[in-house]
Amino acid sequence: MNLSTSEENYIKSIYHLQKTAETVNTNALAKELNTKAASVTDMLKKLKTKKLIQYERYYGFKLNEKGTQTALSIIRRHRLWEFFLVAKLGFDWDKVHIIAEELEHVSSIELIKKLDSYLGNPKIDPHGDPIPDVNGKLPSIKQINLFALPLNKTGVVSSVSNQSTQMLEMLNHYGIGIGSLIKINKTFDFDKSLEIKLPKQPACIISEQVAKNIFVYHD
Amino acid sequence: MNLSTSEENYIKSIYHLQKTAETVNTNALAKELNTKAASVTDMLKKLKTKKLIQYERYYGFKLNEKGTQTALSIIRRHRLWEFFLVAKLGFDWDKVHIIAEELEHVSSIELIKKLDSYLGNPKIDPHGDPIPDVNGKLPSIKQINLFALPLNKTGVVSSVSNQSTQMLEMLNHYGIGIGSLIKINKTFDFDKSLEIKLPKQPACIISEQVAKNIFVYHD
DNA sequence: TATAATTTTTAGGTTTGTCTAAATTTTATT
DNA sequence: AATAAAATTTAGACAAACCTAAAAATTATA
Repeated sequence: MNLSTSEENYIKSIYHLQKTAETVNTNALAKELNTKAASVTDMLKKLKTKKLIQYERYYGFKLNEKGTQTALSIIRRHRLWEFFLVAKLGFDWDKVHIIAEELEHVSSIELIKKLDSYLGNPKIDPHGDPIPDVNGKLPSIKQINLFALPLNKTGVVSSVSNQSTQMLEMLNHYGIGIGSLIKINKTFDFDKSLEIKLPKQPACIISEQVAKNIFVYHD
Repeated sequence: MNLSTSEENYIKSIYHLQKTAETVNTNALAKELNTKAASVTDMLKKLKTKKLIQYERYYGFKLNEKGTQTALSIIRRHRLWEFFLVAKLGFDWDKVHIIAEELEHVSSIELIKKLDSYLGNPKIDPHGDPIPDVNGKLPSIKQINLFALPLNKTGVVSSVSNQSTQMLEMLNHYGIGIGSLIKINKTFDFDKSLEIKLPKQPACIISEQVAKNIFVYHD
């Protein structure tokens, strides 16, 4: 099925709105897409004829199976590109969303397949969101406190609860960012500090306080 | 200046047609873009009001300075993406054009800047075409026969004149492809064969016949 | 439950980029 | 130079995606 950029954006937005509401309404979608309710109605009719949504005049709508799979494949493309922009091109993770919004509409299947394996089949994007696999399945990944990561198990930094400048400056100093691979070498019972290790960097020690602000994914 | 995908495609096609003809005509452009002459005329009016072309009703048209710079920046994006697809994602060089046609319209300047430096500021794309720099200047690179490459000077494989399966199979065996770095260690006067060296590979010997089919860039 | 408020849809228009068919203009030919 | 051929442009339409304003349906409230 060949979809326009606009159709893809509608599908994606419906998917996101559905996460918090069983059925979506026209005004909410219009707001999400920075457009008007009338435009939404027009598009809903089109998406219905393309059998991507379930839609009853005046009674909300939702993605059907086909629509959901379509949404997941768009989200997959978006998140893989975000990962690429941060991991390979060195963008800050908070600057990549807009660019990925454009890249996600490039439709070659082969491209995404090769990009995925080039990036090492990542499971999590730079914002800490899971990347759907080729079959549209979301990986089930548990997010835990770095402090709770078992010794010598590798975790992927997913988020940082304290976003103060001081904290970010410190993380920057240690080379820790979203997506960083992190391992605990040793714990010190005396003050509960941790010796951690990141790839291509010397081991370093962080306090319990810092560790508790860092969240990681591990499987 | 923010241009639509369609406008960018027109600019790019005019640029390419101008390489072989001083002034371009409507039918040729229509053919190049797989569209109709009437559509071309419509777009020419628009490009004229945007001051990208010089255009006189019934008397052909051509890019002005602004239009030429615009074309070069689109071509720069296209060729950088082609380089990326081949060098990083492992696409065959003859499969990347269509995908790059889509990627080239993603407009972030920062993206192209970072992509360029990530790729190592390449000067030549996988088809052997020069990549315009940030200022729209085409690098001046001479393409010569591998047979004419001076001893111990490194050349970059730019094209292969004989595209037979047998030839490609042989090049593949030697690990020679578009973009390969190649150096001549020694020439044998007896049969004019050459001992060549590629990075990370043992030296090998190729015949005069093979060498004359390979073209390289060197500065 | 009747009426008010809200939500959604319809009706009719706009812009971009395309098209066909007809009308112009230029170029080629006799 | 007149006419035929070719190229180009105009005129008028169409589809996609958007808009405003008005109408219709649903939901909330007095």
